[in-house]
Amino acid sequence: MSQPQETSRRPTEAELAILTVIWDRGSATVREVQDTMSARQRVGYTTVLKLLQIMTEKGLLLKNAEVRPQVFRASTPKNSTQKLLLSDLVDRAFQGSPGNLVLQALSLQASSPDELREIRELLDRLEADQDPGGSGEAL
Amino acid sequence: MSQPQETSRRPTEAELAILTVIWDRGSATVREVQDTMSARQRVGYTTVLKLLQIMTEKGLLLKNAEVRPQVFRASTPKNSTQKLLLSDLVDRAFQGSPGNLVLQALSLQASSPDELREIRELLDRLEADQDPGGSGEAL
DNA sequence: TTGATCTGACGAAAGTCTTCGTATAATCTG
DNA sequence: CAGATTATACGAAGACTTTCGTCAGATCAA
Repeated sequence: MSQPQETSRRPTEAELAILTVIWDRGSATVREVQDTMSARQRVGYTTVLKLLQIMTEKGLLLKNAEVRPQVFRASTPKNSTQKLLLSDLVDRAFQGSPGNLVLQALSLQASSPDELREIRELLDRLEADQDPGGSGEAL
Repeated sequence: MSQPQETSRRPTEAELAILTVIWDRGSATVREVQDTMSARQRVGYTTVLKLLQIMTEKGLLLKNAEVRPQVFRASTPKNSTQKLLLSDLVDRAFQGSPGNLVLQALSLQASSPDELREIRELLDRLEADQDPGGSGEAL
């Protein structure tokens, strides 16, 4: 009677590949997505089209059919989807502990100095928020 | 002629659920895995058995059939598999930038103070390695 | 306008993943 | 040992994902 999860459905492998293309361009036609993807993998036009249609049905994409050819864009900001994927992975493979995941990710390979600085700044903000004076409380 | 990827195959959803159980216990019988998983999801005994058999075939698990009932354990340390999953996700959804992923993960939800401190220490080490005052470095 | 080309919708095949029924073997209990 | 219980193997159904062929409609160019 209702979809498994109308909201917050994790995109599949192929769907994610398409999302990254669309995130890069902001929006894209079938042809544009297919051209971009063809640089990496062999993939047919109708395959891409079908995927775009399914993703639109699922609510992952929005379609503008006023223009020809029609253009697709993501219904959800990149950040949100990335966070969805991360919290999913945290739950499924990191015992629900994001810190655990972060530690592994940091030792994956060198991040750029800029990124490291950014991470450190975020860390400062988090600690300030979390321990604003010394007394402890929980959520 | 050869499997798609004899090594470094990302475990599927169900396989990962089983791995987390086995990681927790070190090793486990079919019954033990099934009991543990049943607390979360309804899952049949033969379903778990089949999964364990497939995972053993794939090389994800090792089976000791000397003892009865036979016991399974992971063929690969938890860390390695977690890193595999992470670098996979980095490639597929974070433009190959782990720093990007880390930033999102940190803002996911509060990590514990202990974890934050640990992350900061790792950060210190990484920056020291990466920019060791201007002169060259080696591994 | 009309033939060539591009676009869009759709169904279904092929592949993968998950689940479980059924049959057989091993182990336990009395 | 015999019956009951537990463990193992295996095949196959069902669900989901990915891919593409085919047809019809739209657009373009001469």
